Amino acid sequence: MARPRKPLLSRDRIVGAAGALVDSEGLEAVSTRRLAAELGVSGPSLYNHFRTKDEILEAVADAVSAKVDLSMFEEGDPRDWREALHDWALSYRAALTAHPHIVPVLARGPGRRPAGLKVADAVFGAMTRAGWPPAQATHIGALMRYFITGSALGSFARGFVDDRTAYDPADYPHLQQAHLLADHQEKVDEGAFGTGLRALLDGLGCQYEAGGYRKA
Amino acid sequence: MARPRKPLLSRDRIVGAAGALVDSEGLEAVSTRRLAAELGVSGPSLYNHFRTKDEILEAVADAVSAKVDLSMFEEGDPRDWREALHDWALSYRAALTAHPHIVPVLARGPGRRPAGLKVADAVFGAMTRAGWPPAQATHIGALMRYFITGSALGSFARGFVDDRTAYDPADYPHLQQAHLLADHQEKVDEGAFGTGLRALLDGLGCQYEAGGYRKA
DNA sequence: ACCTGAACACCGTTCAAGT
DNA sequence: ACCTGAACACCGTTCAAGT
Repeated sequence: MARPRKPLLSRDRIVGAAGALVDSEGLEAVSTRRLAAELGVSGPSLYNHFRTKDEILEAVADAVSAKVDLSMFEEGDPRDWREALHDWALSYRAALTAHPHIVPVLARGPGRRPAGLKVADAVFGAMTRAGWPPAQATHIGALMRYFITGSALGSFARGFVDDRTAYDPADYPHLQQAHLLADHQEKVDEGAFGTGLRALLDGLGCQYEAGGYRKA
Repeated sequence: MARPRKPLLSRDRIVGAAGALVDSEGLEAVSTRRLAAELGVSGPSLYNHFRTKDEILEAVADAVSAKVDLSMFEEGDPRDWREALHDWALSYRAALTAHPHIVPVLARGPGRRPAGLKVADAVFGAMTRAGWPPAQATHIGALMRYFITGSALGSFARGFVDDRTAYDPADYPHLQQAHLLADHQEKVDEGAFGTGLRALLDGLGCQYEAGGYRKA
């Protein structure tokens, strides 16, 4: 075939196919050969559009970050910082749980991914505008990311095996219901996320008032 | 060589070498061939002691979990649940940051790893004894894990590239100091962890009191 | 510029063969 | 029981060759 008159591939087509493959079969299913086959092309062709396989996965991750709602952090938005953080966290978590297999890539940090940086920028900007000192605003961006990516990465409930015999009462006296966790996984993880988010925001509220911070 | 009179390998030796390799060169450096070479043995030999490479990594992860201090959750310990949770979180985080490369494996959940299950058991037992209803105790175990593994996995500061030109002021007006984050990485991550942990515990304290819970 | 097949240096795992 | 080498079916990436 050699070079076609119209390019067979584009960065967007590659990212789209890679994302679909990640979603349907997981990160380990993505090999350059497999992905190329999915696109009707031979393996090395991908290297005309991306320098490495990792760059492709970074682009898939960034596409997920781009879906996070940031409107609550805009200058004119009426929500106060607590409410904005709350709504953003829900949107962020929803984006991640819709594409759980790419979360390990996202959890590495924003790196050079534009949408990842946009998120960090929006949070930091909104927190400083709300009166938080820069160091505290940085901490808030970090700790919210810890909590959100941590919750999306290690679904707590899915982390327990669905097998009664794994939990010997002599060894784990308090885990005798653990094998049931996998069943109502979603409810447990959502409940824990909600409880944690509320605690986090309540606690930050205390620190905000104790510090005497207020809107500039 | 064939079968030696004294076994060349043992599960412990394999786990030790794998852990050392993970710590020094990262997860991707661990291949069965490379690990076997490190042990002076041929690749397939490992399969006499572990069923898969993943089982070896699970064992490495469990060795790290085993280092987490759980004494604060023992029945006789004088610490109240808030203080116990606090001290445990610090010990957990210290164990993870000492072996950052294995965290992605740990973050998948306890699975069948004995030390991982011991941790979950201890937290759940202590929270129910403190008066939390079972569902809430489960949530607390989950959300603490989200926060702790999230913080160890995606070092926030290391997540930003150390390159001024990556942060165009037009795109990211609030990230003009971001390239400095990598420098005082440890301080930022520790600060954010401390801020988040305090907020989490303060917030949980509010919920505890609002719920009217108390020690059985 | 953009695709191809061949090639390089790897993988995890299985298995028959050795003692 | 516990090690070996050979083999299978894969990897990511490079590169010369084609148009």
